[in-house]
Amino acid sequence: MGITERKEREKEEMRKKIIDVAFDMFLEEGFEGTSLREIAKRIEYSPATIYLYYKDKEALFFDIQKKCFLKLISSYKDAGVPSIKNPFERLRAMGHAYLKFNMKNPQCFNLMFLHNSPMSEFKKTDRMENHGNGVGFLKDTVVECIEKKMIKGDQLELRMEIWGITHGLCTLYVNKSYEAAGITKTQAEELMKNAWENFLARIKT
Amino acid sequence: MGITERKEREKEEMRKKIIDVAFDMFLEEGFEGTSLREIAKRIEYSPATIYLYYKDKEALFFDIQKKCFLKLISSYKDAGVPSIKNPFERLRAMGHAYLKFNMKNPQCFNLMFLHNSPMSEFKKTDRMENHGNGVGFLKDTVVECIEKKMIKGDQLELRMEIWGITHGLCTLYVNKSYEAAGITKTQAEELMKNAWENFLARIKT
DNA sequence: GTGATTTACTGAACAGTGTTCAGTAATTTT
DNA sequence: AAAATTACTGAACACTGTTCAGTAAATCAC
Repeated sequence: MGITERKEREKEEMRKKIIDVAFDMFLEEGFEGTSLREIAKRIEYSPATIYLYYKDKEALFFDIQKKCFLKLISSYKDAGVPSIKNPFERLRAMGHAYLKFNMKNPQCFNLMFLHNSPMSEFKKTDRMENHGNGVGFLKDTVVECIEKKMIKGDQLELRMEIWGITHGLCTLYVNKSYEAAGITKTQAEELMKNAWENFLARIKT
Repeated sequence: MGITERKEREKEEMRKKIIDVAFDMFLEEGFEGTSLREIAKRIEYSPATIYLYYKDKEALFFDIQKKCFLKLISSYKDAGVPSIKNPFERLRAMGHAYLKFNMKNPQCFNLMFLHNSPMSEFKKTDRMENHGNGVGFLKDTVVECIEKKMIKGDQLELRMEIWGITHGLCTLYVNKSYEAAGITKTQAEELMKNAWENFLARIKT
């Protein structure tokens, strides 16, 4: 029977309607600044209706976070990162793509990383799921670089450094910490790219 | 007349009472998780009373943030950083002190950096005030290192890298991102120290 | 010492939040 | 046509930050 099919489709459409509005709002106003009542108003449904599709605000937010991660991943693909055969060049491209994406979408960065709720132990496994892919891909690339003797050092330490510096640069940028150093936005963007290049040049064998 | 003196003292005591309780709560529960009503209950005053001492929640939070920064600065002093004459050794010590402090006080880290409210443009200048000292001190140290040819590269780019990697490592640690890489807490702590040492060894001339 | 004034504080209210649940109206099944 | 399921909502609960009129105490002026 096509009825259950249609119902399923309608349910999915409703989910999409909620997500679309919620995505804009979370991005614009952050987690705490976004109210379910306002989301409900914009999709022209009662607030209670959202609870028929999402357990609570956190569950909805998780789907938005997921969307951000997908955007990030797709930006890697757009930059042609996965198809780069040379692992060192792939690493370079990964770093630049990461910097570029977060400079272009600072709000996404905030949603993905700057919201750690105090509770919900179970959520961690979910968040790891979101992180997981990127982590594995970086690991593989670094390991391949070491195997081909393109960089040298401990695999874990290098990953920590690479992740640390790229993520750290993004954090500084998104927090506008460069302002405290009397640096303009455009300068900061150029600096970030150079910083990553310098770092690469130094770890290269 | 000693009355105004005493009044001033009492006012200061009240402020301290509020801050002490608020500090614990903000640290434990974060900004959004902390309610002024609960703070009021703990100091045994009405919620409205807090507004006689602080304009709003943000203003109170700012003082708490300040306290965190002071703790951080004092940890630098405890580590004897300012008295290290060799600028490269000072840089090394600064990095380790920064890592150590944030590993020991992850909640402080969250309060200091992971809370940027969407509004309050004016607050930025205040936050810069909080940041200011650390920024200048790092700059001086890096410049001195370059002058004495202990490290080489562009001053701004190096500062960005240094700040980026140390801050980035802390961010990863505090967010427990290492869990996504299947690494334990103790391992991560060791890794962070090593990562910083490796970085230093590479920028050294 | 007494009355006026300033100070310190509070109870109650306002507008907002996330969340729950009984109840309703429409749709689908029997 | 009646019964059962589904989709949805209005109203309520318990919270939040914040404001403000009102009160009681401390201080000041005489």
